Amino acid sequence: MEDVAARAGVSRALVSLVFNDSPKVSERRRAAVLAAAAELGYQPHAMAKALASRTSTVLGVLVSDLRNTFFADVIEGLDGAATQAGFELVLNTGSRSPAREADALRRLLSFRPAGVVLLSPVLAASAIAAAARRVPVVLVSRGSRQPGVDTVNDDGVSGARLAVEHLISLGHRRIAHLDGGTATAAAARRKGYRQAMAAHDLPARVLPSEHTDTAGEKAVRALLGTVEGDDVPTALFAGNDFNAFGAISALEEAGLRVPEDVSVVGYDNTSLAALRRVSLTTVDQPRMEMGRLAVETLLERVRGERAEPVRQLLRPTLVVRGTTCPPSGSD
Amino acid sequence: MEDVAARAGVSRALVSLVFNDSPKVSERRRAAVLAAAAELGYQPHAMAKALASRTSTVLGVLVSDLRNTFFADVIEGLDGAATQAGFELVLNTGSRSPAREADALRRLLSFRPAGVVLLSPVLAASAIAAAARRVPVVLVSRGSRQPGVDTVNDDGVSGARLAVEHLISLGHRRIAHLDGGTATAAAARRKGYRQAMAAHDLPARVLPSEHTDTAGEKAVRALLGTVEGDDVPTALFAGNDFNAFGAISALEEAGLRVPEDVSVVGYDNTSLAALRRVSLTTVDQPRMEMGRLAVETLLERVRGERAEPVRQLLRPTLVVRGTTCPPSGSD
DNA sequence: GATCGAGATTGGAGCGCTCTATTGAGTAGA
DNA sequence: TCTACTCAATAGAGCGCTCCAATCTCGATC
Repeated sequence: MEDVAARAGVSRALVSLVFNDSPKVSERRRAAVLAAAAELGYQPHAMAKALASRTSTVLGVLVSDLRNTFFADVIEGLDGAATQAGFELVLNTGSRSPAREADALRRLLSFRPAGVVLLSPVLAASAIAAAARRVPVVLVSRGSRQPGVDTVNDDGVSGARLAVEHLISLGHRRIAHLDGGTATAAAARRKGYRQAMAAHDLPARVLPSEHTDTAGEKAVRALLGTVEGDDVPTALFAGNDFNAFGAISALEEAGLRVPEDVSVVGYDNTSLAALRRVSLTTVDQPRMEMGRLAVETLLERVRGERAEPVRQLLRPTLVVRGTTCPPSGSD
Repeated sequence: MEDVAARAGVSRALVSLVFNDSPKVSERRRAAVLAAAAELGYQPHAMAKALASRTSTVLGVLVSDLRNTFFADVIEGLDGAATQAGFELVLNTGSRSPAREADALRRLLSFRPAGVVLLSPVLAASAIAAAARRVPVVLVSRGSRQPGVDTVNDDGVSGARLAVEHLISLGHRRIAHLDGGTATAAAARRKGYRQAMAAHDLPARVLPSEHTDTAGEKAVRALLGTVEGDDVPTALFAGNDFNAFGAISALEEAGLRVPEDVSVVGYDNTSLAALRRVSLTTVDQPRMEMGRLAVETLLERVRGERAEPVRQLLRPTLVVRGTTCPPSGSD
């Protein structure tokens, strides 16, 4: 910087002004500085700048599991929004261990980020609160009633309702839900299913299962083993796509056609669902949008535009593909 | 830091030594400093440290497409190795545009990282060379003959050979390859297929296709439409898992059973392949290992242990599942 | 031509830390 | 008791930048 200033025949301070697009720099000097910088290959030092200006262009991101496509998509959204706002992402993984997450968070904070995004952390609530006292924090895919913490979540209740309403509008009446058990997202989806069924005076039927294909198979086999003809549901709302895929396998194995005999809806819109052969009707979470919104929510707080916590609940959308149709016998 | 020093009754320099685990600090002082730091909630400032020590604990990561699970897995590996070595990841995405990637790289470099990892960038070679002049660079999933640049790649040739040798050892003779066309990884896989077939004096048969399920379906339909009975391959080596999945669909549609009539091998070991219903035999790239190795390779250069470029080629492994068996009619 | 004021420019302190050289306190040997 | 060392601790400069207050420049005004 010193050298650039010397070469352009100006002071260091002026170089700083030029690189920060200050309006109070004459065109002549600006050109001279830019030229000198180009010749010398000068590039400002982000860390020195952060230190001197006491501001940070860093956003910390703590992700519990990157290998999950869900988070990868969210981070893509984070990155886009951060880049646009002039921020960089510092990324750390906690490998699903509270202790490692706490350590990762500590290291993140040592960079004095402008804010921190926590993606579905398993971290103790107290640790989150402690972080929130030092820096703005936004939580994705995990609730919180902490005062200094904003949250961004998929509205699983309305997503499930979307799926069930779709089935009902097709004419289905006997619709069962393959439950996700203890999975984080399962409770909301179950609730949405129950709400939708109740709203139409239909009996809810929740079959215990899990968010895997084998569990889906097993649950359907168990179902078919216990019910007879007219009591078999004409539609299934699965806890997620993997579960739906297992369920479809078991149905076909039992000689039932999908969707002619039984319609199936999944949740998550994984790459699996898009496969031509599978062509699964499913609920899509706006993952990148969640990332984008997380950054925007965070920056509002960073810029001091808001102090009260905000709870963002994003509307998922239904992707209708080939595993749903009206029940046989209807119209 | 000033405050901590005062509270512990020592100098600032001593606090610095304590936080850097210097051996030349008496136990008494160390304890005093640590206690004072805990009381005051002091945490060292990573950026100030970097600035003063002229060293960096940052590794820049430029990823072309995070949404691709492949990269997410690699990054997981990067993160693990980086954390272990005491480095943090600064992440940027280029969204497959050379211009945006160049900009992202520039921003990455403004943090004066100790090194940079480029994941399958579409960046111009000259831009990579320019970066390599300023900082150690390692390239993942893209070759380079630049002197200052190390590379880490999956050995697609031996991966393909692994798949084909497996089929041959099962007794297959008529093995066709569903080609990946212009996809980056396709050439190596095609080459490996050809090598393995030639090594056993078997005629190679490359069917043009692409790395998608629909392309796999189409290619198999085309194949079945042109060949008669005895000329139908008993095994297919698909360019990747999606392609294999499409191929399987088309085979079953034509009344051929997998694997009894036709064995199928994929490539990539996606989550799809592990589904119980699919249970695809496929080739697994050591993705996390690639990330880990990328960091280690980078750090060798960072520490100045090596100056000559290194070309890491990782051996993929075969995951045998349910889509391969001996051809009917054999033994 | 002197004065004023607005805009352009600059000096210098300081962000939180490290690092070199130096001082201080013991300790052992003569 | 004195010198020679060693190990522990410190002072102070400086990393690359920003930002405040101070200064300079120059056209407009009287």
